[in-house]
Amino acid sequence: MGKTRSAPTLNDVAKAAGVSTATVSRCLNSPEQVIEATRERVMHAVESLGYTPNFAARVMAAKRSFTIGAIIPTMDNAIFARGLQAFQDQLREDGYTLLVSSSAYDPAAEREQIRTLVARGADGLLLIGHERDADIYAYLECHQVPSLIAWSYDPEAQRPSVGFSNTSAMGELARSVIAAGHRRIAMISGVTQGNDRAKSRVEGVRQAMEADGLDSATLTLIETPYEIDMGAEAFGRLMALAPRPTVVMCGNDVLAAGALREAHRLGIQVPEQVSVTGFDDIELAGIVSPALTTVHVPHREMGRKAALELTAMVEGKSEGRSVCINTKLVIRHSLAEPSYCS
Amino acid sequence: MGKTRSAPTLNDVAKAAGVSTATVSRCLNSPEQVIEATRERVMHAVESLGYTPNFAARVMAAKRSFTIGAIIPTMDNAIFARGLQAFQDQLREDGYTLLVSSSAYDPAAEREQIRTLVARGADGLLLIGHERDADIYAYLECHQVPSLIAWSYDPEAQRPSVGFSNTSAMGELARSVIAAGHRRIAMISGVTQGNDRAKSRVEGVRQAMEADGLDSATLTLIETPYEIDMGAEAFGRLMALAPRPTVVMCGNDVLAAGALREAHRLGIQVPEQVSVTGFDDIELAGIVSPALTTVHVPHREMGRKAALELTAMVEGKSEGRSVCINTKLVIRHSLAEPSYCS
DNA sequence: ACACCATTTGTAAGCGCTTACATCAACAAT
DNA sequence: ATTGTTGATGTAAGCGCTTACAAATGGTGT
Repeated sequence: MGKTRSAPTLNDVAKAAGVSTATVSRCLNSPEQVIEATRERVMHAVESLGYTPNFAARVMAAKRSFTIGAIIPTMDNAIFARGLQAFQDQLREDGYTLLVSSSAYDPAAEREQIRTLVARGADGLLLIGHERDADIYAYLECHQVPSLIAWSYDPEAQRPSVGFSNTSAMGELARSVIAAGHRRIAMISGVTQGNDRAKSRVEGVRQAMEADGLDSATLTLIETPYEIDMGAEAFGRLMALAPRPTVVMCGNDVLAAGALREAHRLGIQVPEQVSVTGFDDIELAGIVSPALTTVHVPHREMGRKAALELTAMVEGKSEGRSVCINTKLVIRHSLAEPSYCS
Repeated sequence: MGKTRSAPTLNDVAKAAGVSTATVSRCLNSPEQVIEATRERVMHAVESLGYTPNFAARVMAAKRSFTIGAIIPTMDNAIFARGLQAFQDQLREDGYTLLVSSSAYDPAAEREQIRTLVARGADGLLLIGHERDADIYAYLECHQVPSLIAWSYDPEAQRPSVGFSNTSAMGELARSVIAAGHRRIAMISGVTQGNDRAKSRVEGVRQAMEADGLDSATLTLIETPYEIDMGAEAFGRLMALAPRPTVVMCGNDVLAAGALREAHRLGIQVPEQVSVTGFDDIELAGIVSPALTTVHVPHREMGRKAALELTAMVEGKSEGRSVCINTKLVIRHSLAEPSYCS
């Protein structure tokens, strides 16, 4: 007491228990190799000293960290929150820890984070979307770190991915929109530069239009970052157009929430005067009024399956299988038949 | 090519550049100590080999990780997102990396995470709220890891904190509510068990009532986890009461959003029939309709200041000062005078 | 020409842990 | 008794890096 003692090490525990460091290490990592009496003595010493293994030393010696890294584009809104939570829950169940960082949709930052995570000894990496420089994949290969792509599914890609087809999910929604009678279609997309998911969603709308005999060139498209304010601003611009689009399809629920807010501010009735759709079906979608017609993405399922697959890869039990998750249309109140009286 | 080469080490770089490992290390950590010609040669080797320092080895040798850990109660909703983002941004500016984990409001999980983060060599820790077992603080002391408390400010506490007074912030809102004429007040609080912030917010309402001559025992209080669905459910129960409260003060915006959703579902007009208030002023508060009257917490400012203070502590430049952040009432549309016709 | 200093670089000792291998004890089979 | 076998434990060599200290180098001032 009074004396500042520094943290106990394996050595201290070994001395306290009267055994070698190897035995203590074994007690902690493969207890079945140590006879009960010894183990008890060691564990007691661990307890009474309040010993916590030094992670860096452990990683260095074992070359395993039981850590998985994930790099998501943003933590700012809820798009990734739920899926990531499920991912983490499943990882924990399998004895892994998750390290998260966000790249702010910046490829250079993502590259930096990947290096950081690898340097920190991540056993595997979860990445969002397929699109990134080839040398990053080479780097991961060189460091022998398995990686899995989520939030996107592409059977053509050589990289394993757990996700859904953004094209067909958005396509399905677009077909409903068209079936409701809409012809003047506008879309507020996320920034497609370096974002294959955003690209695919636009593509989904275009394909649906063509399939129904509409000229996809008539699609009014605005690209903007995935932020509420940006969605509101873009919606305002669309409403200034003449003739106005009868429906505004948004790249995700966040943009749609912004659109709805602006509609409210402008006194434009949704869906009476203009319909609005979202994507993701995050909690927000059910809260705004009118509640959003959107595409439900089973984020928890995706997160869980991604964790399962990635740990399998890390443990050499899988070469990397791709898993396709099914999305589902959620019809709420923000989409209705168009009124061409405007 | 074809041959699987493993990741290059300091040694490889040293050989490639024809210098010792010490010189390479110095190039990376204190370049000014190395003469330009040598440095260039080394850097070139680093580049061409694609070398990334091994973090575990570095931490072990230097006993510094330039990593800050943060344990937040949840990532599930946006309560902590913005503040944490600001925290991270400021840390990055000062050359630190942030490691985040969430405890799901579970003290045992939090304790576990603290140990994990310390074992990983975190140079400092950000914790939410004051309330936790004393031995945790002892553990941190023993490992010489400075910690800072955020989202709460208590000048009495011996621990440094960066935050605001939950009691007076909520008290101010409650005074407005009372000034608007409300007498039948209900509150949907977060779970107060182990959560000093939730406790203080309830306390704030009670104090305001007493100060205005109301009996704080007449406060109808429901405690429930901070989730939208829980807020909705609690609101439903309150509306079944006779007489109905004329205002429902919620522990945060998430609960309030749930309350609003349920009001909508039940066909109860807000604020005509019942007023609702929130806390935090997250983005959600401006999106729901009616927009929430709430308490604005300057999350970004709090995050930034917390980062500044914590790094100062880590670098021995501060003993740990507490910083008080000012909150501000945001009057929107969900609060109005009561109508006692119900 | 010399000692003296500052600057640049090299040498090597750890940091705390895991694990291959060596050792040892106890017991069974011969 | 001897040998072999098995299981528990100890020994010690790293893992890749930083850094105290030593050594070498190249001026200065005298």
